[in-house]
Amino acid sequence: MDKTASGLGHLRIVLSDKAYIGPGRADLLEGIAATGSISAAGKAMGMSYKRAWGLVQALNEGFGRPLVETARGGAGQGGAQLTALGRDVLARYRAMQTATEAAIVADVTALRAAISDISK
Amino acid sequence: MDKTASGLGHLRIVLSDKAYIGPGRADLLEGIAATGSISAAGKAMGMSYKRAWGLVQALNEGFGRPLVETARGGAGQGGAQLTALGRDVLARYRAMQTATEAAIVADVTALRAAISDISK
DNA sequence: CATCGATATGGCCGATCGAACATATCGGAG
DNA sequence: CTCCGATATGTTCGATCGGCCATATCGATG
Repeated sequence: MDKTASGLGHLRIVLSDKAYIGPGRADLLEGIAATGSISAAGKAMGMSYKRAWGLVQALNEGFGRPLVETARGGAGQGGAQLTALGRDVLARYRAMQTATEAAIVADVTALRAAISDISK
Repeated sequence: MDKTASGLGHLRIVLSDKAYIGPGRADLLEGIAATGSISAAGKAMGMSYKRAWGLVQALNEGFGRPLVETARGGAGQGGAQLTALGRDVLARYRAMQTATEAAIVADVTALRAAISDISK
């Protein structure tokens, strides 16, 4: 139920000086894809709409091309959805996250064992 | 010349609620091992001694056992060095970093290509 | 043209963070 | 018993961050 902190590491992928994606941003993108709304996705993650909106801005501006498309008013009273690029970034991030955890699980387990003696 | 930001992602390994290690802490540990001093290592990384010292504290307290041993006064006028655990944590972190980069390089390259069209 | 829900922004505030400055302390050497 | 270099801490200041509250705007629909 807690995708980002499944126990191992936090992975932040840096594409350029300004473009990067980490656990929080990935979860937000996923939430937007699932709910079709920035505010709903933010609320589901326990963050204010303003913060969620700010993250979306940072994502769109950082990547130079929108990962999230927004709409105001209209039939559905506005909303937000991922662009093709947004879906691609999210999917690749999840894939990298999975690959990373597989690559580090042995060392993490060993380190946890090494420090567990004392906290027994 | 820039180990942490070789281009790919930032990896933070979470061992427990309080114990974790990321690129900055790893570099600091490496610097301490190389210089034998918290202040020298911090200065080399462009951070104040107080910040470096605070990171060492967080590391030692977070892991429940010291990763860095310090000494004041004496012949060498004090200094600091890694404990066996500290060396182990650093070595494993570097190994995980290498494994992670190998695991994500293909996706990172693909993503960079996907967003480079616009920033041309 | 009034309505409604979500986007879009601004302002205020308390918390946190790191830089900078200031000491205090240790402990072997001279 | 002074000196020196590095550890050990406290204080203050400015910047940033996120939360909270308020407000403005959009635009199809009824």
